Amino acid sequence: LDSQLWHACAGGMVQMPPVNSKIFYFPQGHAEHTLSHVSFGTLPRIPALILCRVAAIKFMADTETDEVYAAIRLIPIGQNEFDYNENNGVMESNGIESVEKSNSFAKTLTQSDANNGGGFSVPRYCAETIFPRLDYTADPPVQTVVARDVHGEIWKFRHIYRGTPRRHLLTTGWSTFVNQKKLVAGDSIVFMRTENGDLCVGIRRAKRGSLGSPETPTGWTSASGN
Amino acid sequence: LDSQLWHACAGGMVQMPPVNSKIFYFPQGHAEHTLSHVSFGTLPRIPALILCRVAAIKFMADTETDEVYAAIRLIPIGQNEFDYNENNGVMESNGIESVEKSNSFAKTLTQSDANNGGGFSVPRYCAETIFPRLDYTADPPVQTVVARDVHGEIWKFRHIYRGTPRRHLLTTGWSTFVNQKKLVAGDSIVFMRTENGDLCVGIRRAKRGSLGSPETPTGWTSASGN
DNA sequence: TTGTCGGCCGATCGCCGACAA
DNA sequence: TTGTCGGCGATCGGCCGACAA
Repeated sequence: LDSQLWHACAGGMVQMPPVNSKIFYFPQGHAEHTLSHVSFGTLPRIPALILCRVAAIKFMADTETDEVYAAIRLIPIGQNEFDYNENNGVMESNGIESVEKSNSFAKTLTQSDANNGGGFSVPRYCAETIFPRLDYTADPPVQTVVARDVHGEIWKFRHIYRGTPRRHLLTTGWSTFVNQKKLVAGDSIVFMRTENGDLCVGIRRAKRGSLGSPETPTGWTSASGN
Repeated sequence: LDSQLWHACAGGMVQMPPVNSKIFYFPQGHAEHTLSHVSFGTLPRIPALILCRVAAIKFMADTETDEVYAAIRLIPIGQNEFDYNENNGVMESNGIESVEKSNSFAKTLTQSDANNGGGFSVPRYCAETIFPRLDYTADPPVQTVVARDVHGEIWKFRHIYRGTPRRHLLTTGWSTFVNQKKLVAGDSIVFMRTENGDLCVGIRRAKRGSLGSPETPTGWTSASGN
């Protein structure tokens, strides 16, 4: 999976450390992010944070939901003691590789976008900076937009500029996409154009109800939440 | 799963030994019926047939395909030697519990039945002996037939007697059933009425292409096939 | 600029009897 | 008796501009 598209789908809040950088691994935090219950109760005492080296990162996308995630291989270093004050190469936030300034745009689907009643309202900025240039001399201006998703699958959308006042819309092809991807209002869609001009499409699902509900206890005495 | 409905779906060719009866278990035959390759090569020599007692039988149906199967618990008896001539209680074919004479009917779906174009032609025998009695004084005679499938799920069909010449048909509700169960022409449908008058519906899928194709070798030197 | 609505047109679904095997 | 077909009416999907936030 292309790292640019991965970052576009993950969003700007998600930053990944470079390979070979040093990071702290938080076993408790990791456990809390799994929805299943993980108990450390019977295991020998585990340190709250473990200094590691990032050995490899694989950018992945769930086969069914298209949701992106990363497989990060960590190798523990420095057996247990080290000086917190001395900066011995541990990642600082300002050291994190900034998200590449790629040409991408995300929109949260409105009720009208997700309704099977038809199409998708394309924000002007997205249509003008991400989509292929439209021939406005035609009446109406219309083209077929082709985009590749995280699996490499091709999707085609009819892109038209019409209505009074004029606005950009995706019509034919859109409802098929919504149904196949099982999108609902509140989910987001991401359009991105790569350096060589190809268009990509990704999705970002809204947090569902079960998440954010009562936390599953981990068996740890935790001061702060996530 | 009700044993009557199970037998109706399995068909008359399938006979099950009673619990506590003695049977021969054929490891090779069992292996050949699994579609995956099973190799006995590295294992110690396994006898071709093993005398067993039937400890329990569970009548099951696949959650997705509705196809019926049985889980049979076998306990080996008589360490290895016994007299083939002396009938020491081993099942004979005439000893197999005969299929209960239940009120069931099976029909293989025609192209017209499976087409999304509409309904299902109910053979007269099925409509008159399995379905609830229809009020022929109405014009047209019509009723709603309610049937329970192997999972206990309820299905409703509009049963009408119409056309020239008159025939029994299932209309409304039928295409939903076909789509949900993913039925195609060649699959069979089974209707059965229980002793207390309830109606049940099961399906029997046609052999798909992959089955019956070149056999998967088992590593045994087998004289006869299945 | 863009979210929602009602109108409307065409495609599909599915119920029907006619016919023939 | 029942499988297949063409007809046709109802429903639904989906494209449209109007309008207002």
